[in-house]
Amino acid sequence: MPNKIIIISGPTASGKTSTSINLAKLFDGEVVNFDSLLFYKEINIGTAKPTREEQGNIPHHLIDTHSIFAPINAAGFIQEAIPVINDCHQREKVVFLVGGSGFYLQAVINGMYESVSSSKEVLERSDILYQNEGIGPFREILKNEDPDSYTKYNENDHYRNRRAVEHFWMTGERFSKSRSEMGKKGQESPSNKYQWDILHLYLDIPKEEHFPIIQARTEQMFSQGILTEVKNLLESGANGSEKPLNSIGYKEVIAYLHGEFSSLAECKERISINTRRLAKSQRTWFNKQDKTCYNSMTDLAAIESTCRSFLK
RNA sequence: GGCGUGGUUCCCGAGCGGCCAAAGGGAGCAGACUGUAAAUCUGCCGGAGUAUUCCUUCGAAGGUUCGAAUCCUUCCCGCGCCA
Repeated sequence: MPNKIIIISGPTASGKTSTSINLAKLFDGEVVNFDSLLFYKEINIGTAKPTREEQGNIPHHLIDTHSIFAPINAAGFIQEAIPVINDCHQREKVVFLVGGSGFYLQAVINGMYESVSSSKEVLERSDILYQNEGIGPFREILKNEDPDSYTKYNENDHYRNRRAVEHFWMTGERFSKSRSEMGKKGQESPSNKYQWDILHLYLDIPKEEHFPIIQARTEQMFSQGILTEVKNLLESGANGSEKPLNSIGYKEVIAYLHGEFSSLAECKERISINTRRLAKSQRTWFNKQDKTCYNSMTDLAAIESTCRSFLK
């Protein structure tokens, strides 16, 4: 059997987890996560991470593999995901790549530009410059050294402007050069390199039906004790600035504990709103991807038969 | 009952004679995205039109004025204090 990968993507709370577990059981598969927050072992309730029982006896990879105190990024994800995927294939398992972080999915499948993570020194230099003088000097550097990036990025997009400058500091090359050379220079995408045969199933639910599901999930987070989870985290060394805690559910609960909401209801409302917005931006991302779309509530049989013919 | 204060576009809220379809924020809609991506950023946001433009709107009804969300009168409603 060639290296089969079934991607299960879709917005948050669209039924990816349960669908993938069912399919993995049916087709002797293993799940590889590409959700940017399920990597972290300390955060469970707010990420709707499947419990051990829910995972059944399906091996789940790249879940609970990292600490919020040492977060990873898309590049780190690729490094870890590829060997895991290859290993599954070696054992003749179907890989179910499951998640909602389109950027991470794109990274494993297509690879990333030639670049490096910023070193501690460069990050420090960048931070100091930014704190003292704002984004101005970064824009100036790009204007002179990397005009393509300068025009491509909005001046308010501090993150991307700084990143392009940091890349330049790290490599002495224009970031836009990496972008335009993507795919050249013998740089091969993982999917080609490892000859993956990919089926992309995109799960979604009509918006009007999705909103109540999101709201119910928010309520569920609280009944499952996200307040306690966050309090415990804050008591055991987290200060709230950790990258994974700046995510939906956690940032609002932290704000609530700091008295920044006038009521718990308001905090919950904020979480639901932010989750809806997340779902929207996930939809926008996946819009342009090649995929087959299904409604996870109603199309189970079709999903199954699509998988079956793909795996034949 | 008296005095005071306020009613602004989906919500909060600025405006207090022309430069007002009305600041700002929220929500909503659309989009971008390559080592933070559940992050970060962009555009639209009364209606019609590609657009100069036109139409409807600032509690209600009248009035003053070349011109009113802004001034006056009455009425309706909210809030505060006194009785």
